[in-house]
Parts: sequence; C-alpha cells; structure tokens
Amino acid sequence: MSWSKDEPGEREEPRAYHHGNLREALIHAALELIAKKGAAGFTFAEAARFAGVSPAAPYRHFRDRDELMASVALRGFEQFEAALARAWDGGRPQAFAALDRLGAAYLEFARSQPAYYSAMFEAGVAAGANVPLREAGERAFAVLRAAADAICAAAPAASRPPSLMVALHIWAMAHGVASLFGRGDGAQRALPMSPAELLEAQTLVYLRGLGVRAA
Amino acid sequence: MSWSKDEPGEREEPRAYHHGNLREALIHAALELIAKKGAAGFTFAEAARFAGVSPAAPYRHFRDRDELMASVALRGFEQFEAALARAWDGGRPQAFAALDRLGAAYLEFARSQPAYYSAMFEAGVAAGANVPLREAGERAFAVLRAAADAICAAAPAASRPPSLMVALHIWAMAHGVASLFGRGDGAQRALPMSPAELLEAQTLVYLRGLGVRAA
DNA sequence: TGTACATCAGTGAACGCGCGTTCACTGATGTAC
DNA sequence: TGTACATCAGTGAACGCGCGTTCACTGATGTAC
Repeated sequence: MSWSKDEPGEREEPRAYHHGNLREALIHAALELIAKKGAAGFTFAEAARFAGVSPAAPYRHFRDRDELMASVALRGFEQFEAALARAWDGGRPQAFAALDRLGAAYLEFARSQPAYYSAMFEAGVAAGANVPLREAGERAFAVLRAAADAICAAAPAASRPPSLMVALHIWAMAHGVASLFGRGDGAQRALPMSPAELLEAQTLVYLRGLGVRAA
Repeated sequence: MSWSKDEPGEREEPRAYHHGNLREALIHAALELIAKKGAAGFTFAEAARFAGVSPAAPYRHFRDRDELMASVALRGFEQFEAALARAWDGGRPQAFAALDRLGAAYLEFARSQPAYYSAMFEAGVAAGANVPLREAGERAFAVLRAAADAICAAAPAASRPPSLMVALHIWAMAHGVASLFGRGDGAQRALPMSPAELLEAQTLVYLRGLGVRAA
C-alpha cells in the first residue's frame, strides 16, 4: 500500500499504532474520509477515531487539521510526480506517444485518487507558505516541463514556442479535462466521449497548431 | 448590486429584511462568507448572523446549507451565462476576436467572482439531482457551444471537427487556466505571463491546429 | 371603508452533539553505566 | 547482562464553543366580506 511506503519492513497489518506509524495511519485515515465525504467534511477528531486512537493523539504528529491536510497534499504530489514520470518515461520511445501516456496518466490519477487530487488542488492548502509542499508541486510540474521541452525540440528553430508556455498549456488542458469531467467522485458531467479521448484529441489539435505534428 | 437584481424597486439599503428579501440577503451573505473563508468554511448559522437575523430564520427559505449553496451556484451560473453571452455577442463582428473576448470573460469571472466560481465548480453541489441548477449550467455551456459552432463553420467541410468536442475543449482550456492560475483568492501560482495571455496563446495554437486560422 | 381573521416571516430560547484543545497520566521503548 | 532513569507516544477525562435544528410564539401583511 502506497501510504505506508516509508515503513520499509512493514508487513504485518495489525501491528499496533504505538510504534511510530500513527502519522501514516492518520494520513491514510484522512484520505479515506476525504474520498468518502469530500475535502470539507473531514475532521481531526474523525481521523483519530478512524485510526482507532484517542482524539488527543494526532496532536503528537500534526499541529492541526491544516497541517494534516498539507501532509496529504504533499504525499499526493509525490505520488503524482511518480505516476507522471512513469508514464512519460523520458519520452521513450517517441515523444508524442509518451505525451499521450502522460495525459492519460494525469487523468487516471485524478480519477483513481480523488482524495489526493482534492487535497492537492482544491482544499485551499496555501502552497506558498509551505516550502516542502511547493517544492513537491514543482517536481511534479517538472515532468510536464520535460515533456514540453521534448515537444518544442521537434519544432523548427525559427518558430519554436517557449517550452514553459507549452508546459503550462499541457497542464491547463489536463487539469481542465480532469476537473470538469474526470473526477472519480461522481461530480462528473455527461459526455459523448471518455475524458481520455477528449484530452487526447485536444492534445493532438494543439500539437498540430504548434506545427510539430502533421495535420 | 447584482445579487438584488430580482428586487426591481429596491433602492433604500436599510429596508428591513422582514419584507421578503431575506432569501436574497442570505445568498448575499453566503457569497461574502465563501469569498472570505472558502466554500468549506461557511455555516448556515453564520449566514443568518451576517444577515442580521435569528438562526432559525433561514429555515423559512432553505431546507439546509446545501440548498442555500445550490442557490448560490444557480445564481452564479446565471451571472456566468450573462457575462459569457455579453462577451461573445453572437460572434460579432468576427468569430475569432469574439472567441478571445469569450475566453477573457471566462477568466475575468473566475477572478472577480471566486465565491460564485467555488459554488459552481468546487463546492460539490450535486448538479445531477438539481434540475434548475443543471439547466442553468447547460445554458452557460450553450454559449461556448455557439462559439464552437461558429469556429467549426470556418473549417473546410472535409475536415470539420465535431463542434461539441470543440466546445468541450474550449471549456477545458478556460477552466484549466482559470482554476490553476486565475483565481482571485490568492490560491494562484507564479507565472511568467498573465492568465489571459496564457489562455489567448493557447486558444490561438488550438485554432491553428483545427486549421481554421493561418499559422 | 372598516372589521375579523388567516397567513406568514422572523423571534428567541432551548436542546443535544461533535469538534478542537488541554491536561495530568501511564506504560512501553531507548539509553547510560 | 542488568538495573535506573529519561524519553516519548498515546490515554481518557474534561472543557467551552458553535452548529444544526425544534418549538411555541408574535406581530406585521394580506384577504374576505
């Protein structure tokens, strides 16, 4: 289970929370509760109850609910970065195909991990104040940036667009499709095609517009 | 003030809430509170207090907090539709220029009305169950759809893309840029260009990709 | 026009509840010698 | 290896608070005749 990845030897599940894994258990509890009732409807006390621990225990690990939420978001960005990097895979064997995988992975993350996605983008966690969180977000964005670099490199030097702009465009398209149509929590709207198809078609049109792919 | 537009003769501000405008006052209060503390951090009781009324009074107008939130979202979609329609203006005098105005109006709404935008897209109001709300959302989307129709009409019939798909793409681009970079509530990220410039450039590339605009 | 009555929006007091937070505590784990 | 002590994670009881919700009520507005 991904949420216990920091406990290397962690094998037996029912090992008591007394031994340093309450922090992980609370993050896990927060994820479950966010998935079930939305980012708004989850409380510190409830997370403690879910983890099978007294309401005072969380204070040993998090100052307050916001700090717990920020830790969830941080963990989310780490998983997100890993998922995107895995899909992009250095742009091998071919940048355009890899970009399609990247978009699909973006949507798949939003769909299968709505709790992480909420914590990362909607819970109003002030990323500016939280340095590790901001850096984790930047590392995730760096994957999109690398993809944009590879795409731009395919453009003739004379009409090569700024790769940062292209990265932001890719991000906006993926995030737009994901948050409007691709959430796993039932907030989606009816569509004549799947979110993945919609994004793939959009990306194709966009790349044509950049002049890096044949019309 | 837009929130009292349904009270035609409404001029003097301090007219008591006894006379049928408490409903409006509560929607207004909800907007203020959402703008100040986010969609999550606003309560029924607080809205009543803000409107200067006893905590039991709101029950005369809304079943619960969710119904009030849905009314805010509904009002938001109405304002949104009006703003988009005003910008699009039937695609006059020229569809491409009108589309740029449309995108700018989309961003401007998200920036200047973050409370409405939250209620409409982030507060988890189940649009499926609420018919008037869903219809208001569809009316707003119809403006994007009309714009997509005009854009597609400019494409040669042989390679004309489905206009519904184009409408969804336009929506995703605008929503993506708006929610990542263009919110008025400080949740934005640092950028080398304004959200409006970013979206305009993105739209231009996209239209080129459709083959409806010269490279 | 005036009187009697119905309607209806808002009152204010009350309730149970769960949350956030604190506190002195306990018992297990880790460390010094 | 064994004993004494420090550390530290979690306990459980307690608190004040604001929220959601209900209730019988009141006083203003609207309606019938």
